[in-house]
Amino acid sequence: MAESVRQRKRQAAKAGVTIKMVAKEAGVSTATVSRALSHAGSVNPDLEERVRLAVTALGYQPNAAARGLSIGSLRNIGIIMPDMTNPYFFHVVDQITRGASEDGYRVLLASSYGDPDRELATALELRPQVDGLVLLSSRIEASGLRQLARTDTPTVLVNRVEQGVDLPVAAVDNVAAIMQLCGHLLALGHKKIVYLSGSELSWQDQERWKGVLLARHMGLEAVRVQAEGTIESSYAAVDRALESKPTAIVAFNDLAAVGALSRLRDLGIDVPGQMSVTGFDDIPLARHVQPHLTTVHSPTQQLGDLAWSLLSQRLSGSATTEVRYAVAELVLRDSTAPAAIPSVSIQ
Amino acid sequence: MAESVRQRKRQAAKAGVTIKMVAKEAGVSTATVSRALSHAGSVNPDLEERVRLAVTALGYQPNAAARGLSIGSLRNIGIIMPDMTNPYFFHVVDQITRGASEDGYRVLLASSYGDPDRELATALELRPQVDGLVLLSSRIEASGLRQLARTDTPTVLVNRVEQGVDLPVAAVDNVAAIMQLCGHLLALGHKKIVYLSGSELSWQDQERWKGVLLARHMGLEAVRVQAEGTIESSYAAVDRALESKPTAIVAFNDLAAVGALSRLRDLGIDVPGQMSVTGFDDIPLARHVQPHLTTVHSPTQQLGDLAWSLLSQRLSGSATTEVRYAVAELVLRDSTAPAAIPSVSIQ
DNA sequence: ATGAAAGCGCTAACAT
DNA sequence: ATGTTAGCGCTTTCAT
Repeated sequence: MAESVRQRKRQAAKAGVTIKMVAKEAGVSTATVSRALSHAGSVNPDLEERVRLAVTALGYQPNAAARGLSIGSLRNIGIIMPDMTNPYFFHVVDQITRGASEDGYRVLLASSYGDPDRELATALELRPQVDGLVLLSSRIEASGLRQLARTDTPTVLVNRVEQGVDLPVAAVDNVAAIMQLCGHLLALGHKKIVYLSGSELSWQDQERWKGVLLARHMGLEAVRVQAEGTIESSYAAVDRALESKPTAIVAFNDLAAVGALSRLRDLGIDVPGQMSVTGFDDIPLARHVQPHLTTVHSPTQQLGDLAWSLLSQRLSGSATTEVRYAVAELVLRDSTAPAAIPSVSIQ
Repeated sequence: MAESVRQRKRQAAKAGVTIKMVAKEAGVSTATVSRALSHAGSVNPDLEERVRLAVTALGYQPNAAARGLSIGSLRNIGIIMPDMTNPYFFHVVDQITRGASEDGYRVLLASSYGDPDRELATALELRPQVDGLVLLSSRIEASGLRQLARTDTPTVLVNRVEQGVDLPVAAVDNVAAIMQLCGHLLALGHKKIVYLSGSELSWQDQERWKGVLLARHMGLEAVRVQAEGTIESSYAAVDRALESKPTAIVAFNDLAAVGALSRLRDLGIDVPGQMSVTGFDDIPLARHVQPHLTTVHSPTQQLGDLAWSLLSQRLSGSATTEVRYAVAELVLRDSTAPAAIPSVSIQ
């Protein structure tokens, strides 16, 4: 009994103003209301006005589900990110959202919390309610990506390029950027660095490490120390990094660099006097930490625009699978300097 | 012609596997498929298995729009935030999202870009496709809020309490927190401070300034200097702040404090030796800037949980309009110290 | 230019 | 326990 009452209530609550009521109020057919509202077909100015009046009088708002069912699209896109706490992603999300809403799409946001399987599951789940999907720094394994590529849901990758996966991507050239960074360090006389990594599941981490490895051919000795690309994990990893007595630390991203900076300060190690530190991303904060961070500018805005334009294309039927690169450039600031003669030790 | 072809294509593209096809494949009725899938009503284990098989064989995924139309809900909630670049908001969004997805809701995200009118418009637009709405640090004026309260869309406010508005809210007690902060400063001998503000449209800014004004009664001289609660705007506002020769700067939030710290450093003013600085929010970064920031811990996780539980309640029919406060507490770190004897000047 | 009506794919009575 | 069927609210032919 209480059950049935609640049920009836819910039903009632959601029974809003329908197009039928507007039609009646305006003394026209539902077809005319629909046409008047969507500016499709032509409708007599008089009637159009009457419809407008009825709409405002009744406070009519079209039912999204009904419209979606009828036209075969909810006009939503989904964005999946690995981590909701990194400002970098949000700048990209922000930019994609601007593009999407200009074109009349809403954004469904989900996080995979760094778990590849969960990410794939989320992508699959989201499919029925979105027209398109953008995956930020996806960690889904290649086979999963291929599976997604086979579905009819337009999907674009941001900062992940995978051989043999038929998906458009917007990315930054991590390898080239890191090599530039290493070149800069070499020029300053650094011979031994440690790469303070991000998550091993991250494509960007693999690429950046690849860049470091290539720089080895240029005479740079490099050790990889594992962290997670967060302030805290990097803070904690610094002590391990120091064990190999580097003169510079190349951090996976700016957040990692901030963590490293913080730990080095606590240890009384001067940056850049005794140790150089670099970041990646160039988040707004980078120029305001002390010392101002030498980093790579990864253009979130451009990346977001690229992602949206790629998705737009797909949405309108074109099936390009291009990889578009945004230009990342070195930003030299104060956290790098000539290598200290003897490397420091905390022991 | 090209038009009609495209049209037909679109139609075809979206025509996925329907429940009807599954029913046929499994040799049962659509009702049985529906029941088997939703675990409602009882269905013979054999048939259930056959349905499962058919579903995987065909790769069936229910059409969200059709389901939404039928049950009267798309099971989406909307979150509107003023600014996509402040990590603080995203921690709250993250937490709300966890709660929502546990209960089977997806999250539609939108930004008002700080514009109150746009925010109201967005809220209204979102209504037809969401079951509920949460407004983060809403800047909608009171009348607009009242308008939203009258609609049948459950709505909760985070960090905004407005007299006479019938909406549940989850908030932090800004006034009390700021007064504590001022008490701390007074105890350190500070007599003259400047409040480096956030946007005047922000309720939180008004509250925090209110707190500062109350502290005046405790003998604290305070001047308000306008900024926007961002690193850059606060960086730029510091010079104006110094004109009134304060011994401490109370910044609207941590980002503002970081901007202030950065400018002070550039000016060669030592913090906390010559100038104390405080923030608000306690974002992860706060403990890692130099000097470690004295701030107010505003518990994003608790706030997010509160918001979701408030919305859940509303979603399930209850109509409470409670204001739930999350506890904000002072975090004393290294950016505050006893007042410098003479106030500094940059001239 | 306008209206009548047939779906869109699903759920939930209602029968059986 | 299972099937039949009537909607849900909108768009879009198809007639007129």
